[in-house]
Amino acid sequence: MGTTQLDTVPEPKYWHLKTVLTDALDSEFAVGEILPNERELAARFGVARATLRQALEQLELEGRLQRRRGVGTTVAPPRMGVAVGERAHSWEDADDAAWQPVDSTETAPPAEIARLLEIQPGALVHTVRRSRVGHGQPIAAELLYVPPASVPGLSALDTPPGAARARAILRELRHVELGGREQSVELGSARADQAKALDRLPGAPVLVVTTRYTAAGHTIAVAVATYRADTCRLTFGDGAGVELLAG
Amino acid sequence: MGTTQLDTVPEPKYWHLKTVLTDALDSEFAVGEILPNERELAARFGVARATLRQALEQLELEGRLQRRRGVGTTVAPPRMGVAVGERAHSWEDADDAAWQPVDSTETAPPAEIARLLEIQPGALVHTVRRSRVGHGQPIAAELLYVPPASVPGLSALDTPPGAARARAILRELRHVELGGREQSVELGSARADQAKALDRLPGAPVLVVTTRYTAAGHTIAVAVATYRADTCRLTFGDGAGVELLAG
DNA sequence: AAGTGGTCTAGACCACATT
DNA sequence: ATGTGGTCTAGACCACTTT
Repeated sequence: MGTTQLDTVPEPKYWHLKTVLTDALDSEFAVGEILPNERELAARFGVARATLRQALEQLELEGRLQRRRGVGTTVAPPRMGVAVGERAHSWEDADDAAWQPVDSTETAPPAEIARLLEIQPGALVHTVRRSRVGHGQPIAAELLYVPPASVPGLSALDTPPGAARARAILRELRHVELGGREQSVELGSARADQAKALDRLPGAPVLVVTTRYTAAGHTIAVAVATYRADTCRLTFGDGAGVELLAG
Repeated sequence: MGTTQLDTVPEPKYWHLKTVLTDALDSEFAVGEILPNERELAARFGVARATLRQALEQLELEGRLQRRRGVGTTVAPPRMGVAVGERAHSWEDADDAAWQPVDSTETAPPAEIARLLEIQPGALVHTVRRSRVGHGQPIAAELLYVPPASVPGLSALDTPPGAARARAILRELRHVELGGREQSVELGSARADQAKALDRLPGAPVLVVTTRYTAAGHTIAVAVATYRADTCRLTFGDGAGVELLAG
């Protein structure tokens, strides 16, 4: 008696812990500040380290914390708004610094992509790798699949695979008149190569944006972009006043 | 000697486990099939249950598995495509069965929402709760915030709070001419109430879609919809041929 | 060398659904 | 009553960054 007896439906410890930490982050910590290490936090709250970590994991998933091995846990800034539903997402703004071409190869795309491209499974396509940066941080890694038929002006032999070829392909694509675009967003986890590009550990949560570009009723390219889910909020605008949600 | 010595960069066990399980799911299991329980799987792979669970967690995050307490782990069907960027997402299709009005109250919205609505913090707005169902499963829970000024035709006293009021508000909104819409998508975790509506445990990963509806340059409503991240792929279409990505 | 977060173990008990 | 996944513990060791 005398103890609070409200746990008729006992809340998991890590869940309660998360609430407490959220409040603390709102009131007592500034962005960028370093939290006490996990062992000390666990001791302070009287729980096992694994339990404390379960709470931290959720907070990182929600973009409130950033954890780096060997360094520590810091308070994350609010997520940045990233436009993905605009022409700006396309290759038409190759001049601005949002997307950085990395390299280009000729490969057979995954079966799922081949289906979207309406080509034979196993057929070769240009595969352009691009990376996107924001606030000095890597934001997204993209693979752009372009069937040779979509860039007839490109003479593959002119430029060797690599960044130069990537730029050439994007340049050619700018000559194609876009008909439409459809996109989808789903949750995924970063593969090893993506994780490295995004400066995260493998398995980190990512938002996978698949874009299908069409012209004259045909699919001319498919892009699969993986955005860091912890730091990004994807914005889709009508074109009028995107500032508010873009934060 | 004689053992495979390729772990110069030793892959974490749970990561390797995930790969093995993914392959097994692709080749040896059918959708809906029940996996062996966690204790047996852990024993079979020679790892602790916690390690096995780390792999299962990731697979569930990727939508490959579905775990239900007291029941077991089953192979999940491919994610369903859910249209969110269409007029179909709005109240203009109140006739079809996608969205189900639940109830309606008059509350002060969170500060963030008040900012988007361009109203005073603490001011009361109509708050309509809707739920969305697909394939016989709960898909999303939405809170729609509507300032009284946006529905001048509504006499609040006519209908008591509840489902009837919710329908009345949606009906009134259909009279407003929409100017534009902007949306954002980010990763979140389900609060207790949302989790219940989505038939998941608290903390389950969700895709939070925030929509700001405007008319004549002003914000007339803001919707915050939380979609089950494990079962849904959100689709944004141009209006032409959404079938492919919508899967 | 020291300190951090990441991985892993071998248990225990609890909440929930089914039988 | 049984069996399932969910929570929690108290350790240990590893990978990485910084000093």
